[in-house]
Amino acid sequence: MTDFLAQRDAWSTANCSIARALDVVGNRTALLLLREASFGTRRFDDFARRAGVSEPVAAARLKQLVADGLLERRPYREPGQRTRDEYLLTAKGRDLLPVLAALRQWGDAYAVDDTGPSVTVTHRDCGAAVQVRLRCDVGHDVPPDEVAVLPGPGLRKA
Amino acid sequence: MTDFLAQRDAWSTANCSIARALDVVGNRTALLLLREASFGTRRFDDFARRAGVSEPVAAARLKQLVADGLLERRPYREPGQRTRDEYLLTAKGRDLLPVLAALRQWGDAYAVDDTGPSVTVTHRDCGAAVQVRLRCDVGHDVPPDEVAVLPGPGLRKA
DNA sequence: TAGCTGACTTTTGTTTCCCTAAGTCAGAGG
DNA sequence: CCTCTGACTTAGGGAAACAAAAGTCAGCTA
Repeated sequence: MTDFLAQRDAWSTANCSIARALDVVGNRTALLLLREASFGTRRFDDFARRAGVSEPVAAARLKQLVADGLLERRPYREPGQRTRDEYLLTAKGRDLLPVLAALRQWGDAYAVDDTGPSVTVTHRDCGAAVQVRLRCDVGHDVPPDEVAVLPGPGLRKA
Repeated sequence: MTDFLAQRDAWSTANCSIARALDVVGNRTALLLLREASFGTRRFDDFARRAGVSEPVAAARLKQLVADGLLERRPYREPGQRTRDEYLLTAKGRDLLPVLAALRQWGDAYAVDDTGPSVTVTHRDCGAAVQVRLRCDVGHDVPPDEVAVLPGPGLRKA
């Protein structure tokens, strides 16, 4: 284990968490729908219009997000309306929000136009801006170049 | 501004940082190549083989990542070899690592098989596990349900 | 009971992504 | 000068993702 990364070819990525996560949210629409879910959207046509995708795609992706356990489909009823289904984030779906936050942070820094970002994200309790950070369990802030990659229990040999 | 999110239909996502970020890394291959870059891969055929993509796709995506400024192409020379080009992460590319870290964290929790994750990520200086966290500028840890979304300077009306 | 509306589905066609297989090409090594 | 190797490119094709337009359908509302 002298230099794990130098032996990159000795281990495979068959069980890679990143690749597995991308199997679920590796397409644009899934993440845009989750963005809208995090904004509080719950109804079908709102998802489609606000995420900017066509209805067939919205229907297919929402169905898959429910199947993957990121959204839960639940009947609800507004006063004077008939019963409908709404889509709500599950815990599993909420745990993807750091991915959205990281994408937003990068987009804020590198990909918005001159006017700046269209939304800002703050801490509800104190109003301060929210950032995505890497932190170790001891409590240190970890800059990207201080991360070490080590073999995990599920490592497969090439 | 009573309830910004309740008026979701009043603002558009034309300038959305998430959507813009997805224009750059919204495909599976780009993120897998960045994963390999973060593992230290620098040569063309290593990228293709380790990311598990075909050579034509690796060539096209690497070219685009260079054009987008996430990777830098630089000549280098190994002893006894001829001059070649290597691909190195730029600062702009390194700033995407939190996205990969967030995906890995989610995959570790929800998408690996029984044996556990294939790699673990630790703080080089202290050895403790690294986590992705949301934190406000005041210093609070921010759970996903305590984030507030507010209008930003670049907001466009619908 | 007739119509309306929200939530989809169906159809058709385009674009993007990715593959395999087979080139090309430049520059050391022999 | 010839060959080998690493780094691509070209050609051909399949699958997935997406869009627009036009249904379908269930259950209030009138």
